[in-house]
Order: sequence, then structure tokens, then C-alpha cells
Amino acid sequence: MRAVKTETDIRRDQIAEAAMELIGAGGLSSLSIAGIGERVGIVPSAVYRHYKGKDAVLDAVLQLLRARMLAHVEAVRGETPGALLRLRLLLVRHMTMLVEHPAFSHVVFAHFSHAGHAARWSGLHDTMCAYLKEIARIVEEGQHEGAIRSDIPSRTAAVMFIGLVLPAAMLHRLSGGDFDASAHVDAAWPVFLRGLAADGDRRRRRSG
Amino acid sequence: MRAVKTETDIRRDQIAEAAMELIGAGGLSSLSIAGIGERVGIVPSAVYRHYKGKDAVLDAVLQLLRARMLAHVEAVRGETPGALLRLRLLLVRHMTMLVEHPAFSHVVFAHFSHAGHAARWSGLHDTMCAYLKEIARIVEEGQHEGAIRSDIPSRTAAVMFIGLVLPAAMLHRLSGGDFDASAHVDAAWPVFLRGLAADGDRRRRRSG
DNA sequence: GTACATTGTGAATTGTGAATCACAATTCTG
DNA sequence: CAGAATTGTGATTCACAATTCACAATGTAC
Repeated sequence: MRAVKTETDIRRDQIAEAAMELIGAGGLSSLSIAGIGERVGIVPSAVYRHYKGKDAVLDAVLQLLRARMLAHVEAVRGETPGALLRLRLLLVRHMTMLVEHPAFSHVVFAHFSHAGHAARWSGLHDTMCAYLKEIARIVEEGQHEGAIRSDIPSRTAAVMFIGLVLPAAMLHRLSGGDFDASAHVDAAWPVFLRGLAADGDRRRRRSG
Repeated sequence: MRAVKTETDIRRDQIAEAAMELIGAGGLSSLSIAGIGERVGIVPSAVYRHYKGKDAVLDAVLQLLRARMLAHVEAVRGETPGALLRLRLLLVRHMTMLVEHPAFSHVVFAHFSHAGHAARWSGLHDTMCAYLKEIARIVEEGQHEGAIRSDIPSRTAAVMFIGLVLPAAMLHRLSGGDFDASAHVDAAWPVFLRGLAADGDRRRRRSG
């Protein structure tokens, strides 16, 4: 059955979305033009009407992920004041994101399998840096508030923050879902907090 | 030039080693039978004399990595007494390992790109669990010593420990080597230690 | 040295997936 | 409606890598 003719703007979105789902379901290696076509409801070659090639589709997926990632930070800023609470909330949202968009972890880790194409992944690097920068900014705000020790480099704290979720996401997938990533994050948070929080500042005790 | 006839035991080792190097250099996607043959000095088809196929080679690599990983824990046990010092030392060794054997990170993360073959990666899961278990055991020893808070699940601490290196390794690779993973680990350690160490136990101050 | 097993070789086979192309259908514009 | 632009289709090409196979070389046992 012939697919209904649809304008490129819409198709591009559909294709990027389909690509993200494919990656989320089966990893980067299962991203194929044929698979995209099937999901969108067009024939493989029709994909080339809307994207130059597979790489272009991947770039679009990266853009999608970047947008959603930074949107989370933005949202957290609006929901809560206070650096420590924001970090805690971001942690939850970060986990949720990894569950809702497994494509994210796949893409993040995929450059390990497809190393050598350094240029292709520079966009991903930019995204990660932007995210780290946002987290670091929250940390710095916390340091100004006096809630977070000032002798901790904000970037170090930001990378450690990522370190709370990254291995959890990895184990979750590696175990086929057995590892409870959320439970780990909940258990790890107070430990991280104790390392982070300023000594004299005990006003925040409700942080388990 | 015809390769000298070599017995299978040796060839199997050579092939596994070559495969590990290939993965380390260019990611899992650059592991090819042809590449292995070239490194070993035999023709691609000759590889099949010693391994059933590509999957079997990959399994062998996984075994190699498992052995080296657990050897590090063993070595640390022999080098230092005291849980906290052992963890600190293991951290350094862990980083060193990731630098010396980039294949390790590649393989660990590769299952994200090649998801769906759950069975293939169960061996990797076992290895990770074994490693986590060793770390958790050190943590438990530290809790018995009174150096580490007893209200922290040892497994949580172990996963957090992994979280100190994982993102660092990722950023290192993502940035093309710009990110200084060792520096991050050095900066992150005291923060982690503060979260981990028992309150009443201040005997260990030389941990920066 | 002769039979036999082992290992190496090159060619051929097969499978996969990206990309191209000529052509058909559809939509838009006048 | 006529013509142009856009989008969809199927066949096809291309590159690449895994695997198989018949055969050659090498080594081993008797």
C-alpha cells in the first residue's frame, strides 16, 4: 500500500522519532534505514527524500536527545529552589529519562563501539558538556548558599553526579532489568550528599 | 608468505590478544576476522581453524578481561591492608586498567549498541557482578574495622565506586583525551571518602 | 618414507545494509 | 486542466564482512 504523501517537515520528525525508538529498543546497531522506513510507513529509499543519509538521521536523534536533556534541567530549576533539592530532583528526573528514553544511554555509550569516527561524536560531547555545565552551575549556587563545601570543584561534583546514574543504568541493562537503578540512586544519594554538604550547615536533614 | 604452522593452543591466545587490541583501538565495530588475521599473520579463513566463529573469539576476549579485572582486586589485597586504602589503590588501578586496556570500556559499553543478544552478554554481567562483589567485600571489611559507616549497603558503595571511574572514562574518550580522568578521580575521592567514612573515626586524615 | 592429522591458503559463497536511480503517484500552482 | 515540484516505490548497485570449501603445505607417528 502506498504511503500518503506527507511534507518533509513532518517526515523528518517522524524519522528522527522512529530512529530514536529503534535505538532505544535494540541499540545503535539496530538502527537501519529499512527499519526506519518500516516504522514510518514508507519504503527505505524514501527516507533519502528527507535526510541525506544515515549519519544525518543520527545527528537529528542527537539533537532530540540534547533538547530533552537540557529541558530536564530547565524544568528542575522551575520546580524547586535550593541547590541540594534541585540536585536531588534532577537525579530522579535523570533516572526517569533513562528509563523513558533508553535511546539516550545507547547513544551515549555507542561511541565506544564505533570509535574512530571522532568527528561524528563531537555533537554528543558538546551535549554532555552542556549538561555538565548546568549541573556545575547548580553546584556553584549551592556553594554560594553555603550548602555545599566550597573546596569541591563544581565540575568534579557534576561528574560525580553523573556517576550516580551511569553505572546504575549500565547495571540495569546488563542485568536485563534485575538491577533496581532507582533504589541504588536513593541509597547512594545520602552518601553523596554527606560528601558534598558543608560541615557547618546542618539545616537540611530531610534528605534521605 | 606462508605463516608458520603453529599449534592451536598458541594461535587461540594470539587471536584473543589480537581481538582485544583491535577492540581497544577502534571499538567493537572494528573487530573483524580479517583484522585479526592480519595481526596474527594468518589469512582470515585460517582463524576458523582455531575458533568456531566471531562470537567465540569475543567470548575469549571476555574471559581475558575478566581475568585481568579480578587480578587487580587480588593484587590490591596483597599490597595494602585497610579497607579505605585498598579502595583508594583499587581506584588508581582501575583507572590504569582502563587506560592500558581500552578494550575493556569498549566491551563493557558495547552491549548497549548490540542489545537484543541478551544471552551473549550474560558472561559480561557475571564478570561485573564478580567485580562488584569483590569491592563490596572490601567495603564490608571496612565496616567491620569501623572505618566505614555501617548504614551504607556495601553494594551501594560498590556501585558508587564504579561511578567514580565510569563517567571519567566516558568523558575521557568522548573528549578525545582532553578530559583528565585521573585528575577527576583524585578530586572525587575525598568527597566519596567523606560520604563513606564513619563519623567517629577520624584516625585517617591523610586522604586528600 | 608413508599414512595421517593439523594448519594455512585463496577462491567462492552468502548475507546485510547503505545508497542511487528511473519511474509513478500525488499535490500544488497557475 | 496543464505543468512543475514533491514524495513514494521497486529494482539495483555497491561495499564489506562472515563463513565455507577444496586443496596445499607442514608436521608427526609408525
